[in-house]
Amino acid sequence: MKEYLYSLYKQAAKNLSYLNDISITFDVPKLESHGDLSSNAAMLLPKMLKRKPVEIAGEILSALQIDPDVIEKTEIAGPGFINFFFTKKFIAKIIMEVLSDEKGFGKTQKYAGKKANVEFVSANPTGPLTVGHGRNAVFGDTIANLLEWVGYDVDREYYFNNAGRQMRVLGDSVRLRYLELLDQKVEFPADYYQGEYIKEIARNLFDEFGEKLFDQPAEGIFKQRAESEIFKDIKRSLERLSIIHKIFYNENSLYEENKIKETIESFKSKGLAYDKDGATWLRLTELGNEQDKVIVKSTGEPTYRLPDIAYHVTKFNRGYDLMIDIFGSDHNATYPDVLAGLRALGYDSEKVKVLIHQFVTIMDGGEVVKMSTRKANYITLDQLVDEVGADVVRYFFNMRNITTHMNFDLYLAKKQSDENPVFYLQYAHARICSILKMIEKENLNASVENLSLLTANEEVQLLKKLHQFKDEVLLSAETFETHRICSYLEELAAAFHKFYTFCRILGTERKLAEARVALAKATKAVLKNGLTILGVNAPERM
RNA sequence: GCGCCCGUAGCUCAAUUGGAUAGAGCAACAGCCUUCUAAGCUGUAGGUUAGUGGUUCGAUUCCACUCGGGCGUACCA
Repeated sequence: MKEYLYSLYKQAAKNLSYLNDISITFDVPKLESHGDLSSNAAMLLPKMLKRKPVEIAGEILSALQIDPDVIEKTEIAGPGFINFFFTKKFIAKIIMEVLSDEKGFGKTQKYAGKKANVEFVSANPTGPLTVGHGRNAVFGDTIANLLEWVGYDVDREYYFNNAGRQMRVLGDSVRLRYLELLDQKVEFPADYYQGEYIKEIARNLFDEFGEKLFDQPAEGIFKQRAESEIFKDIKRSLERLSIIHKIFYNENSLYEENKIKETIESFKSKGLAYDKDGATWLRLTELGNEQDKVIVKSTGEPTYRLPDIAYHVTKFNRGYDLMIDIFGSDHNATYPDVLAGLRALGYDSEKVKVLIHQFVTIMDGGEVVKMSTRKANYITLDQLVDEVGADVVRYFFNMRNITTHMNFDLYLAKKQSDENPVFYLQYAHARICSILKMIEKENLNASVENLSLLTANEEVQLLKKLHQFKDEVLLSAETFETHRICSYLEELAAAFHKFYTFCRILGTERKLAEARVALAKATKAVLKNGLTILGVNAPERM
């Protein structure tokens, strides 16, 4: 529908040059009585043209060469909206478009040829993924899906660091647990990793090596084994949610490939780094940030900022047109420094999009569950998937804007799992599958020969929803908002359920019945595509 | 103190990025299956969009301040 209007406006702009001075948009009005699409163009122009909006609207409208087979009615309404009412005949044609390419319907080529990198999860392998990581993981993977749907070639990437203090403590935690198994008296520090999984790793080492490791350092086999076992678990947890990273980028390789040094040298040669109190500082005040920050500590060890900058430089050098970083809100103070650093090195930081999601507050029966990986007080992502299933987890984390401070009540999630909106969508899909099986038995087919018979209100409403899918996908991808897809699918499913309640297939005249089957089939395809973007299954039966 | 995020129906959240009368799902109440999936549909009730100002044709959306909550504010990541 929008494409048609755009072409009309483009044509009209040849005579009305002021149409080129504003960005033309069409919105679906909230009220049906305001038409199928609405343009506010005339209200954007009064100042420039020094004329009344309603008058401008009239001029625009009369310049549009409208095909009465497509648009049956137009009006100028309210303060200057131009409203368009499409013919039912035109609206019904969407079915042909959907059925001609069921799996591809909704995809666009707008960003074809562009490369994107989505970096997400990126938790260091110090323990199992928690529910908090779940939001990051699901959102990141879904953003990657969305970008693919609008044409990007996407790499999913996981950045981690197995070199720092965190990992040393991890290795030593395992070592101490191992020594406990040898009946050694050990003081297990309170700020070490308390989780049961540490004991399991120690137990595995004991089973394999017996007492041979008693004088091994923490940084050797203890750390290595901890890292590899925990990473295995992390990958398995992600796979349960159908999340697979293509690239695991280890911070270590930045040192091995001399990227850290190169980055410092670049800053120094630009006069943006200086030494003070034995440390190296980055002149961030010169780059528009609040204060200078240390990039190399007096111990000679870089702070996270330096490798983060060097890491992003590698992304630029790897040729990405769009780089997405997904962080929890606890990292919100770090990225301005990194972006400023990149700008200083001559990179276009606009290509880096940092998406910050707020924390998930876990509740259990109304009580807040406080979480900490080190204290081993957390609910793991695995536990959550065990409790409610992968589909519910994926849907739940996708259905809310990432800016919301989301509450997740485990008690309610378990209790109300049947009433979760994801089942509403899956049910609609399963219901259609069942219809399609049924019509086979009745010797009916999906037919697009008589789509103009689809004129009942419930049919038209559903058809209009199908029209919106492509726009929703594009908008969701461009705004990096997955929850729009959920809202859209809930509306689509509702429109279908209404249609199916009022419009029967059996016992209806054959031509109409077959047109309705085609409508159901098209709806099924769009539901399936939407769920695919979200990474949620579309079951054939429930 | 300062920075980022948030505050919308009893609860969980939307609102086409500044649009017309703020919408869904739960929860509550009242209805709808002897034929196609009732995990569904129909209806009722529920609001000073935290508050006060401002910007303009028009504000839940933008700006300022106030109140309340989350996360940060390191030579931790």
